[in-house]
Amino acid sequence: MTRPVRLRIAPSPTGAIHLGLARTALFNWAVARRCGGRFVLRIEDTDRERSTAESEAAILEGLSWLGLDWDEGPDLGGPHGPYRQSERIDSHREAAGRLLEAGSAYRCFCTTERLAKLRAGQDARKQTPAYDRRCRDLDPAEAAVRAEDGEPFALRFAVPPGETRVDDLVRGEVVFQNAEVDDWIMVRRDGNPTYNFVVVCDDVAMEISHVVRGEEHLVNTPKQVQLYEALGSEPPRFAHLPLMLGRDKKKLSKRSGDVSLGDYRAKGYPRGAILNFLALQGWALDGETEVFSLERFVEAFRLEDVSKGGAVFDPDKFRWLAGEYLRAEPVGDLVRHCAPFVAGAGQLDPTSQRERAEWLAAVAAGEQERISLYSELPERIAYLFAADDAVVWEPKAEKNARKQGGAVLAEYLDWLRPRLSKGVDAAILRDDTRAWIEERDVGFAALFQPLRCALSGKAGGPDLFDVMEWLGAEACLRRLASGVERLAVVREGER
RNA sequence: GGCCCCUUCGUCUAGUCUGGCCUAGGACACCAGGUUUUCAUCCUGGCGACAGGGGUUCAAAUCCCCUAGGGGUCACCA
Repeated sequence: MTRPVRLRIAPSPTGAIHLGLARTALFNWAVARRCGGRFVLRIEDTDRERSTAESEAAILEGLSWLGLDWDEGPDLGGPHGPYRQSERIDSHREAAGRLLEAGSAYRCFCTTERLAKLRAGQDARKQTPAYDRRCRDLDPAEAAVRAEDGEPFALRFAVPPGETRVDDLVRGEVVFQNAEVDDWIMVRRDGNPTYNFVVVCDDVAMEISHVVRGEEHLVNTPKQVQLYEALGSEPPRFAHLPLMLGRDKKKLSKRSGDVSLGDYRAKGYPRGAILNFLALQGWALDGETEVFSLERFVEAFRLEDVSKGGAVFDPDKFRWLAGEYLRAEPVGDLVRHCAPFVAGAGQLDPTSQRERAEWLAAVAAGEQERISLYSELPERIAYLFAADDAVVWEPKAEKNARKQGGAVLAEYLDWLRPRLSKGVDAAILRDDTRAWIEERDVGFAALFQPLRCALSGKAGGPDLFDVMEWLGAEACLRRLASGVERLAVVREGER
């Protein structure tokens, strides 16, 4: 029996978007899009203490930014609303009542103290902690009376005997002995339902056909499958994704470094690179192609092809991929993406960026192959904005320059001065300088290393004549003059 | 500890279902060359893995069993 393909992402609004959540969202979204199904966003805010509206807003914003658009959600509405779990409490109560009626659930009057004691005893005997089912055999009528009288109770699921099979799209069939499953709590004594209960209620109500989530949920699955059966609903297809791991091979967490989507956005990782990298965590296109578009991913993605083993997060590869995307961008896009960082560094405010758009585009294009993240541009081009006497000479650049000495640079400056009276034309200057070097037979390095150091303080960078054009004649001459001076002075340590 | 999952280069992975084309492929990182005015990009090459042990078979990374290791999970959190 086939039913409409419907997938969902169900984040709890208790913090920033974790990379794991982003990948889960991506995989769910991809299946929905590939199959022409629907992608649903549901906010799992049953933990009233930790859930915040800001976090919810941030999650919607983050997913939109990634381009993982949903068809139904708290902001859009839809035929299966509401899409905020806290607003579905009535339907949860109704389901709980039905289960109680049917005998699939029972009232548990055990006090927290008794449970704690029970647990302590089990711990002492090195047994697996589990509820001893004391209230399971209470007469329902009697239990109803006690409840009526105001005695507090929680609602537990009565786990049936036998075994539960989970047919997982990634892992194949996994069998659990029901005897190993605890009579878990569905509704707390304060009346609030728990995760394992509501997630199933809502997935049933929203007609979710595929549940794709992290492997940490695999052990919850038998409970949920049993609940589907008690509710008289067909369970969805499950797919448990391999965990994303930190260097320590443990579940990726804040301890492992930057794990939130926002961290990487803030560092200027291109959107496409983030999606591409996430797709590579547990999946490969053809084993050869590493860089591919979202469209290509959707076209090729199949849950059956997801690998089973955990994936250790590799920041180096992520950064490399970011560079691939950044370098492939048209300059216009590059400038647009770098703009906030350029403004943030106090180099050019938005107005100036508009006024000097052409100049900025040339500069950005000049550095494109040297940066991997948008945030790296400002540092690379800081020398263009620095006061002439505030250009910092990097150690390596100065070392190179000093090795060549300042004599050639001094001669070049004299030759150059009259030629810059009408400004800098990179193309002409480049040819003329080459001729000058050949004529004098001094070698490229003898001029270029001191020259680059004097102009930018850097050991590497874009074409020097482009740099001169960006800097302008005045600044060039001033920097060369002070460079000659500085190179003439032998430093203490070098004597 | 119980239960469950997993195990191919340091890392991400292809190959495993449907044994032979695998003297195990690609990528990141690393190393060495080349191109370049420099740095970077780019190009070429190198390093480097089937966790171990038993079977089955003419043939096993691929099938079966055992062992070891890693991870997840054991809440009136989600």
